[in-house]
Amino acid sequence: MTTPPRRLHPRKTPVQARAVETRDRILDAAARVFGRHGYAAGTTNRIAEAAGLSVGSLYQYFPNKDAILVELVRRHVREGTAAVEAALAAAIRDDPGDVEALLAAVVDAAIATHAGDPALHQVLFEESPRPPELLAELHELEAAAVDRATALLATDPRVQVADPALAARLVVTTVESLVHRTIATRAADPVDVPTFRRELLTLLTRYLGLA
Amino acid sequence: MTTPPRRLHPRKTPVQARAVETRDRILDAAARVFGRHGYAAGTTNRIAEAAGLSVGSLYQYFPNKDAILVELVRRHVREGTAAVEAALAAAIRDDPGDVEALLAAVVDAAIATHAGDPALHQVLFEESPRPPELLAELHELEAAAVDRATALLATDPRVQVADPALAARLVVTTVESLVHRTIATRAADPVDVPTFRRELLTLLTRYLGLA
Amino acid sequence: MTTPPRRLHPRKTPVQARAVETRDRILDAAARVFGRHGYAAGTTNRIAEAAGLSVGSLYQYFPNKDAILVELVRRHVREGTAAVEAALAAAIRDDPGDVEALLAAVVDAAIATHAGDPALHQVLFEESPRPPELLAELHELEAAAVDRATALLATDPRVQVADPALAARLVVTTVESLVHRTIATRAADPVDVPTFRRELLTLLTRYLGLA
Amino acid sequence: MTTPPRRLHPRKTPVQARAVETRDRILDAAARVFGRHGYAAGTTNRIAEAAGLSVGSLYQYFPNKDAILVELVRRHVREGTAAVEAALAAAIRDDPGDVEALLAAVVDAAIATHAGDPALHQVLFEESPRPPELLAELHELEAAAVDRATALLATDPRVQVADPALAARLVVTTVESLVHRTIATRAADPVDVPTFRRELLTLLTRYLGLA
DNA sequence: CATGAATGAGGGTTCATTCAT
DNA sequence: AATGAATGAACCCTCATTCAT
Repeated sequence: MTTPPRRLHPRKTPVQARAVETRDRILDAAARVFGRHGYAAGTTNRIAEAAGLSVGSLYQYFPNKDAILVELVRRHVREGTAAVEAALAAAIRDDPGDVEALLAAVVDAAIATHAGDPALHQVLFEESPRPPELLAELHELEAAAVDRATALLATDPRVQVADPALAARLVVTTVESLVHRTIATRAADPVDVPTFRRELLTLLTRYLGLA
Repeated sequence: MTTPPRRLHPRKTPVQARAVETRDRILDAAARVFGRHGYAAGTTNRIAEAAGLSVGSLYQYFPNKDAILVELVRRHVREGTAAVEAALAAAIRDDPGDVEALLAAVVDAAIATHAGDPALHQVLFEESPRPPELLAELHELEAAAVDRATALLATDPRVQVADPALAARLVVTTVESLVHRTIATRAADPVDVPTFRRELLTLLTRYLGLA
Repeated sequence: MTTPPRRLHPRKTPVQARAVETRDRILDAAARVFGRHGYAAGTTNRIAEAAGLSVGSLYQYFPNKDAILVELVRRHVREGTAAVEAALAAAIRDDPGDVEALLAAVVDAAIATHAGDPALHQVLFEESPRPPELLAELHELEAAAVDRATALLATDPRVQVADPALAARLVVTTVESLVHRTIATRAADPVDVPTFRRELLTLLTRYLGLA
Repeated sequence: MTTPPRRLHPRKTPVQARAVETRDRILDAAARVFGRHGYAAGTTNRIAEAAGLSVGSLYQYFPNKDAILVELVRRHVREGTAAVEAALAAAIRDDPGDVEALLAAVVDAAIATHAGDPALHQVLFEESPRPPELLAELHELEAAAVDRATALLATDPRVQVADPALAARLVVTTVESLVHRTIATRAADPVDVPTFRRELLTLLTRYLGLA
């Protein structure tokens, strides 16, 4: 067993139910505080207060401020991935060959994930410092998503693209980017979400030669 | 007690040539410093030093740190817009009816703008705090771009979309988002730019019913 | 408002064997931790962990961190004194009138005491705060040592000093200081211990008119 | 010109008279604060206050707390060395061959140096963390002192020691240790300084075979 | 008695901003 | 105008100590 690279990992692997709960309370508080104040102004004292703890306690669960952020990102991504996977599984169960339905499921899951707390999303994925370690993780996750998409596109013979892996990559990136941009970024003149959803699906299906 | 109204406008509208020059020197320095160190670590002292003057002098040109950032964003956007406009003008001069060529011109201009200083771009548009005032400006600019695109799409009868304004919006957003994402964000496994360019154009033309 | 009288005495006079054992375990742990990390970085939590118990338990045996240090110093000094006394007793048994042999015995005991854990010694007698109470104790012990030395020097008619008590004091101080300095302090160019020992004895015997 | 190893060096090499003065004010304040409160409790805020500055200013002259200490040690040692050198020079001018006089001069200078601020001395040379860099410097200075002493001892044919270099080392160490111990350490039953001085010289001269 | 989570005062340090020169 | 020393609020984090379980 090797020592974890320290520094960005939770200080204690919570085994007791109480500890797990406290950790989550801290993360929830951090989500609120970061969402409201941004990363820089989201001070550890504020987070502790929001969590109903003292700073000292907070630092018993996380070695430093960045570690909280990293864990928040991880949790967020884990939940997002799970949501997409679940939606995908359901769609495949309904009709395995219907790529349009799969796309719709993925887009809906992505929208749902972003809609939860747009401000937090913004902080987590744009404003905050992302240590290389975390970036690597995120890139790996994205690569996995692209692989998954490549495989799924291959199941529908109607899909007409020169390079399926490249197309998959563009699809994943487009969904992520546009949904993020549209939902997370507070626009002055926000689009109607259902309209945006429909148009994004149109874009994707036309790109893939499905329409 | 209300927060004092933050001044984000340059302290002096420079009329003398030397003042303009100094202002630009500060902005250039800020671009370098922010690009290299990020927003938080890009201290005003460092910027002043990089600009070859004292902090005191810097504060004679900008009321606070954020104002420098805002001005930098404005300058960047202005230059980007100009580049796109120029590219567009050239393409129209070549063949006014060729929407594919227009799209290509716009995409190329966008890529060029982002490629200039990816790190700075990242800082400017992701990491840094953007005051509402600036956000409003950016949204306005984007709205103008969408209007422009709507008009251009209307010139080509082949374009087949249900709602031209909506399609224009998606096109603008897609180009911006994907180019930013692909060029500015340092990915682990970066795509080849020409390949990306070609595929993005494929996506756009298919979406618009041009292919 | 006066400072509350710090308690430096152990919280419980241990009567039960197990308690004594625990106390010693704590002191051993503290010796290791202080020796390795220094006083400031030798936290009570670290000591407790090294002793294999909880901080809470540690505080049942010692009222505060300083009390641990004080007890450690006491123990150390007690052991050192005992070692010197034993060496002295043995030397006297061999040849009661041989002051050179007595000096050698004392020097050897001093060296042995310091050599045990130089780092700890350093922490105990240099780096750490010594409350006045403890200082008084140490001074008393030193006074006793000087008295003892005075008596011993009187047994040898060859000893030629103007003021025996003063000479005794200088001898005690010299042995302590030089041995500490030479052994405990990690010098860049450390002397060979046997060589140092021989030279120190030369210094002492010449000073006392024995050589 | 290589970049200095940072971290322990003064932040700005003071060129302006005002800056030099401020630096010295900080060092004087630090001497007072460390002498009174010890190293750990000698906070940078307290030092700044004692110097009549803000913490921020203090940090414009020293990169961190340790650097202040290091500079204080350097200053102290520099002054001590200078005092010894001056005393030595005067004694040599008087009578170059009189080793007793040289020893007396050195001992007097050492006593004077320590007597200045015993508490500070204690903090500087015992309680405080000494970074390796500083230790190396101190060791080098000591080596130089030993060399100097070796040379001086060689000038008097009456000096009878087996190994002059070793004897020189012991002489230097003894003077330093005993003077430090006797003057800097607040003893319960302090020796009379002139008496101590006389006896220390007796010890040294007898050791060297001069008496 | 033991535990270890919780506390929170306090420490070192940074940096946007001001203002005397 | 320009300078850069000075400011001080605010930040992140530690650790001796307590107390509910």
